[in-house]
Amino acid sequence: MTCSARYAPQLRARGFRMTPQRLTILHVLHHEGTHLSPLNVFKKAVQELPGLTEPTVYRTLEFLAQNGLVRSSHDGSGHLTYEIAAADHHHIVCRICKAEIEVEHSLLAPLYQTLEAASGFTNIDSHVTFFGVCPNCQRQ
Amino acid sequence: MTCSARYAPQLRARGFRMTPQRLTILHVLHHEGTHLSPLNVFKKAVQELPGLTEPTVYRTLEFLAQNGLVRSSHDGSGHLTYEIAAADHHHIVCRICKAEIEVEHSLLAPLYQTLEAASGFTNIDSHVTFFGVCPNCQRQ
DNA sequence: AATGTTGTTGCAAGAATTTGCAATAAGGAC
DNA sequence: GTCCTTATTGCAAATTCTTGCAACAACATT
Ligand SMILES: [Mn+2]
Ligand SMILES: [Mn+2]
Ligand SMILES: [Zn+2]
Ligand SMILES: [Zn+2]
Repeated sequence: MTCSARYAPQLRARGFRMTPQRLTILHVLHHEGTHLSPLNVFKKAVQELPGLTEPTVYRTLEFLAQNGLVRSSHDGSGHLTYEIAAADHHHIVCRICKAEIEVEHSLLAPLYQTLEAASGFTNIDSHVTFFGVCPNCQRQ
Repeated sequence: MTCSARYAPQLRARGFRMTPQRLTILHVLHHEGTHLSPLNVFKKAVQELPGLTEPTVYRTLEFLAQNGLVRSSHDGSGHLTYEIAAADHHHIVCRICKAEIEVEHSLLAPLYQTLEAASGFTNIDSHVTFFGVCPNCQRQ
C-alpha cells in the first residue's frame, strides 16, 4: 500500500488536504522507522521534494502530530523528535551514553488507570521518555 | 538559610564553583517556586545581576539540572522549562487548555520498579509530563 | 473541464538557542 | 594577602525554530 493511499484518507476525513509536502514528510518518516529531528526530516525530505522549506517542515510535523499520524518525543537534550505513529510505546534513555530502548505500552497501562482515577484527567495518552542508567554504563 | 549557604557546598563538593551568575539563577528559581522558561529566568535574573547574558543562563540551567540542583520538564509545546529541585513530582497537562497539575511521585513508584525490572536500566528518575484532558475541558 | 473556496505553502524577518574562543575570576595553595 | 590553576563567563557569530502575510493550489462543486 502506498503512503498516499494510506494517509490521504485520514486527512480528508478530518477536512484537511493531502499535499506533496505532507506526503513527502510522511514518506520520509514511514521509511525511516525511527525518531528524526525536524532538521533531519527537512534534509531528507528536501531531496525528494526540492523547494520544500524549513517552516513548512516544522509546521507539518506539528500538524501531523496533532492529528495522530506522527508522534513526537523528547531526546535527552530537550528537543522534539518525530516518528511515524505505529504501535504505542515509550522509551528509556541512558543519562550517560544516551542509549535508547523501547518499552511496551502495556507496562504503563496500570499507571494510566491510576493517574486518571487520581487526577480526574481522561484520555491520558503520552509518548513518554524516561531517563536512567543502562546496563552497560552501570559497569563503570 | 541563604541561597548561597544552601547551594554552594553542593557545587563545591563536586568540584565546581559558586558564581554570582549561578547564585542569582538559583535565587530566582528558589523564590519563584514554579517552572520558568530559560528566557524568563534570564529576564528576572538580569535584573538582579546586570551584565548577565543569555548563553550563560542556558548553560547554567543545563548545568544545574545535570547536577541535581534544578529540574527540567517539558511544557506542552516541546520546550524545556526549569524549577528548583524539591519534592519529587510529575505533571499532567491538559492537551486542550494547557492546565497543569502535579502528581506525587508515589503514584509512579510501582511503575519505576516494573521498568527497572523489565529493562535492566537503574536509577530511573525522571520528572515526567503526561498529557490528557482536564475535567473542565471534558465538559465541552 | 472550468470555477471558487479556503486550507497550505514559501518568503522574509524575527526570536530563541547553541557554539567557539579569548578574557575573566573562583578558590586552593602558599 | 598574593599567586596559580582552570572552571566559567561574555562576546560575536552561527544555527535552529517561529511568525505574519501574500501567493498558491487541493479538491469540492458545477
Ligand atoms: Mn518512539
Ligand atoms: Mn515540576
Ligand atoms: Zn548507557
Ligand atoms: Zn483543559
